Amino acid sequence: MPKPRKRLAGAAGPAGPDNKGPAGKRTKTKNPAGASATMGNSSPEKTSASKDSGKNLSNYWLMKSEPESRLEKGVDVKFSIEDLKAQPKQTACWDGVRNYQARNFLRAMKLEQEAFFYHSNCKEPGIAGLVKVDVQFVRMMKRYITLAELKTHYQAHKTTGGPLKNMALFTRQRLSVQPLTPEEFNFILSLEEKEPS
DNA sequence: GCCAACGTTGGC
DNA sequence: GCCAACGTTGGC
Repeated sequence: MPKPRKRLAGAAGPAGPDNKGPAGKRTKTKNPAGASATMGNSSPEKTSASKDSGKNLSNYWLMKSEPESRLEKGVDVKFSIEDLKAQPKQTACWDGVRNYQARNFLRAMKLEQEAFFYHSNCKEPGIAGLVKVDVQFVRMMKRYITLAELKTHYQAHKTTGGPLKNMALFTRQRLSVQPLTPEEFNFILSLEEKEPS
């Protein structure tokens, strides 16, 4: 549960030193071994282009946020896609992500890239809409794509070799900001047109 | 609300 | 640098 901090007043800048917020306890970070080590791994290392010309890690992402109220150190972490829509410019800074890997992914995101906005830790978890990366609202999904439905496909794909066979939502359970392959992204978009299965 | 999974911390 | 204790995430 990364939480977006709604401070927007003109502050376009990507989250400055703002971590005292809700998520805040991060005083000691030592680390890194894992952090940088993991970065490159999920992508087939484009040998040449590792600069940001664009084809770094991934062009598609999934970001989790909690749509239901929950207090964490006295602060409500609720931030649904409706809350995002209600922001000025329908845009919010995304900070409060503590996990190293998730933070690295966040840094790797480029402005115009698209991400699914996923509702977690709630009655009916699932993908609610599309955003692009600052994070700005793009549109609602044509229908809510539930975790249960995604899981059904994931399980089938594990045996058939379908597009969701390695989806991070299931294989990297607690990662709140995660990359999607184009195949995963497109497959999930295609579900919008179908009956919920 | 429960609790499994898993990341993080810190003693040794 | 191992690993047990602890804290967090997030489905159910």
